[in-house]
Amino acid sequence: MSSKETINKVFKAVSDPTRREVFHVLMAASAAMSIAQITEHFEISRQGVTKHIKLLEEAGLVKTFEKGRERFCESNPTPLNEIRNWLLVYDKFWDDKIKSLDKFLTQRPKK
Amino acid sequence: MSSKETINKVFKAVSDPTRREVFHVLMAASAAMSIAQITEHFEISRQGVTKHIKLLEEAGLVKTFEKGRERFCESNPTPLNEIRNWLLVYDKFWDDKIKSLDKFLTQRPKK
DNA sequence: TAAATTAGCAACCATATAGTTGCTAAAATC
DNA sequence: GATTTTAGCAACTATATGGTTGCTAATTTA
Repeated sequence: MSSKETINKVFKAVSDPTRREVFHVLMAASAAMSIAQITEHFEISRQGVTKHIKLLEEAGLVKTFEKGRERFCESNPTPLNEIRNWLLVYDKFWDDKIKSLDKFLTQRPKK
Repeated sequence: MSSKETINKVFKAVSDPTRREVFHVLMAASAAMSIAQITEHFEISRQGVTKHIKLLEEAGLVKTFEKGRERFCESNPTPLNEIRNWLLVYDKFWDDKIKSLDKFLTQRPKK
């Protein structure tokens, strides 16, 4: 599940400002929203929104279901953990550097 | 400093897998690396690497300095905080949903 | 001083991206 | 049953992206 492809898709999904805003609108919404409802929040066309939804969906950040002629979209923040984990690696690097500095300082002969 | 432009650049810098790897190599390095040294780690041309460095630099994730005919690159993880802060917003959303669920459950008349 | 190394600049290429418009199909409403 | 609404599909456009090659300039090294 958490493959190299997945993380690429999540980063890609989130790299576009409009797409981040679409995601935000869905996160802030109290219920699932149709494509038309989402489009109301933006200046771009419905087709434009649909394309963004598709990319977000591929990253797993949005789930959709059909109901009659409408398609409803819900946000799913779980894949953001891919990004969190990616960041963690660099926290670790940071810690290691602090530690090795600390080691260096404490093991230095006193005076 | 922490403008809308900045966060766009950081997300963009980090959205490409090769660029994430360049950043990673620099983070893992114990000293600053020249363009040629970085290129050794990749299958792409020096010019390709230079382009990636430029984007990383614009995002502030890489700092460079010249020394003779060489240019040295160092990673700077600080702008990653832009991403951390962006993620925090959705932790908050998450918390709020848990809280309102909790509120709903505890305020429900007992039996 | 001549040769080799390091890197910048510019032009180019193929593909991806963000967006559009036009048309069609299926539900919902009148 | 006719009309409106909602959305998908396809084609198109402009620009950005990731990559290349060729050439030039500057610094090192021999």
